[in-house]
Amino acid sequence: MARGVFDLSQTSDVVTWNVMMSGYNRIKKFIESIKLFDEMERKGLLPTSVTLVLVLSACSKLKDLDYGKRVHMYVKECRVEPSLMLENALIDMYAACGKMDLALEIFRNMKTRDVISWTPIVAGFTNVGEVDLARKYFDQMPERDYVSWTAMIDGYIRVNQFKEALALFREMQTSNIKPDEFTMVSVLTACAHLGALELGEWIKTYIDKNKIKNDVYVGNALIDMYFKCGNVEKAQRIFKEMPRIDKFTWTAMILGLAINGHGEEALDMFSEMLKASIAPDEITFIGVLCACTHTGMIDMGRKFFTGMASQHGIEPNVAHYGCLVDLLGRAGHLKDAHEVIKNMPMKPNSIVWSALLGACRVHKDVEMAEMAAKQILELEPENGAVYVLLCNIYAACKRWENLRKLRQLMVDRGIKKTPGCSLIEMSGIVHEFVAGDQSHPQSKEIYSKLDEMTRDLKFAGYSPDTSEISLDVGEEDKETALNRHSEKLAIAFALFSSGSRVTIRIVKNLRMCVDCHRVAKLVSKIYNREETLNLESMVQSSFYFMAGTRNGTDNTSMGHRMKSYSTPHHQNLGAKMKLNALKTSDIWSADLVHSQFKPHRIYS
DNA sequence: GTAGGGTTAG
Repeated sequence: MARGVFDLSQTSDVVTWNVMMSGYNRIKKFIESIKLFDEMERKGLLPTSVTLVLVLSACSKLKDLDYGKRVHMYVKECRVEPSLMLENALIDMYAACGKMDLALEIFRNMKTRDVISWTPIVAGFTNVGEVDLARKYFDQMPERDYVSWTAMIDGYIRVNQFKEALALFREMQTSNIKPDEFTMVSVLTACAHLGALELGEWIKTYIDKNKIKNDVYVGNALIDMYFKCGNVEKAQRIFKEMPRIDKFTWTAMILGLAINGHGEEALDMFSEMLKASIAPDEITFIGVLCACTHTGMIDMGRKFFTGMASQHGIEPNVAHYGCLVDLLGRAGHLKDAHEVIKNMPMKPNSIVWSALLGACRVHKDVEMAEMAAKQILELEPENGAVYVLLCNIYAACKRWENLRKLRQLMVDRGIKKTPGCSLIEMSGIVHEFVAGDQSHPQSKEIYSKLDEMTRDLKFAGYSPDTSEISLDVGEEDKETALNRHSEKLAIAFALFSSGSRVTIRIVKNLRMCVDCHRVAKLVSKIYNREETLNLESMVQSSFYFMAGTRNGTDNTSMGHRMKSYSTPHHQNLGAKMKLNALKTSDIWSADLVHSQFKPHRIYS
């Protein structure tokens, strides 16, 4: 390369400079490209349209708006013929820098547009969080290729609309557009968040069968997907088989092991990462702290926290403080956790306070809970979850008067609670339940299975833990309310509709209640004893959200498997959700490329 | 010699 630069200084052949710049872009040395452009200007060399496209591409990647504008000025002043390619490059540059108004100005004034003019507009809007606008342009596109589809799918993922992302992937399949490795990464990410293991496995097969480039990004996404779906073994297998790994791979491994309750293995991974001379980043430390929290290693966690800055030169950010609060709080060190918040160098955000509030709930500290809740509501007055959590704590501590007042306050302020819902993938169809749900066509069977389950549980010594039911009513009514929780409906549904050796995997949007957690544990236990033959394997790996409890840590570590993600409000489910009924086996049936989906209803 | 999309937490 040095030789190339030397030669360049001798030549005034612009094409040679272009080749050089293109080479820098390809190896992602965008700053070098810009330097070359500077040098050309100094030498008075006249850049061609290609030169400008290349330097704009570099500006776009670097999000260097100022330099991009300078190049744009140059285009205007020197009256370079605005080719389609050059205009596309300008759109891309402005869109990448978040200047959608400027991007659109060029877009609207174009005489002809191709698919590359549209895609940066779509991607640009998703980058600034305007996913609906992005979709508007996406729908208007006269033609779409795999890049445009992937950009839109990825847009949904950025705003946590994973089900919409999968629905769009399904549409892409039916539109005969072949996905590539970029698409696969996006879809796997959505699977990870939804706990959709079946679809994730299908994607893995698809990649293998269609010879899609299995690069390090794909490997990392697979690892993440398997871990988030609770399948530790398969995640580890992918890790072992990857020919090339990077710091994201290590981070995914550390975090994945941590959230599945393998805290010590996670820390072993961290040591190996350091041994391999891969520098950890701030996210890696999230995983490390998470591992300590899940395994109850308080002192270890503190040590890593202080070591971040002193040994690795990474200043803890607000998220790390959140982890530290979580670590101390879960272990019952509420005062220490509070001290951490009081002394942290930046303003605590609602997540930090929520960690403390969650700990107050576990350890039933009403006063501190009230204080934490107040702090959160100052930051986020619309945070309905806080009210609910505080209600739970009042109920658990039998503070009925406080509870009554708080409920009134919720009504007065028009607080809407996010409905808790449980999601379960069964034969490739995603079923969704809310508390007391009777809309499922097999509702009758579900409730009778639920009764049967409760009988079995009681026989095994279970008594419902009604402490978190925030109704000031008789115990019997509380039990009924408990019994209708969405996760129990999902469990009952899973028990009668899946084969005996099938793992039950449930994803929730909110933190699970204490009682449901106990029921989940007991169900696997008693069905294990009574039906060893049929249910053994299910019990071994079932209720993946309980993986953390298998290692001896108890319910303090749960809630972590309950991945929070945004669920569309139930009122809007209808049309959107219908697309979400991905029937994996149907996709599978054809040659794994373009097959038709049967329409399925989603029950909300 | 030429443009667009990708991974990690709470």
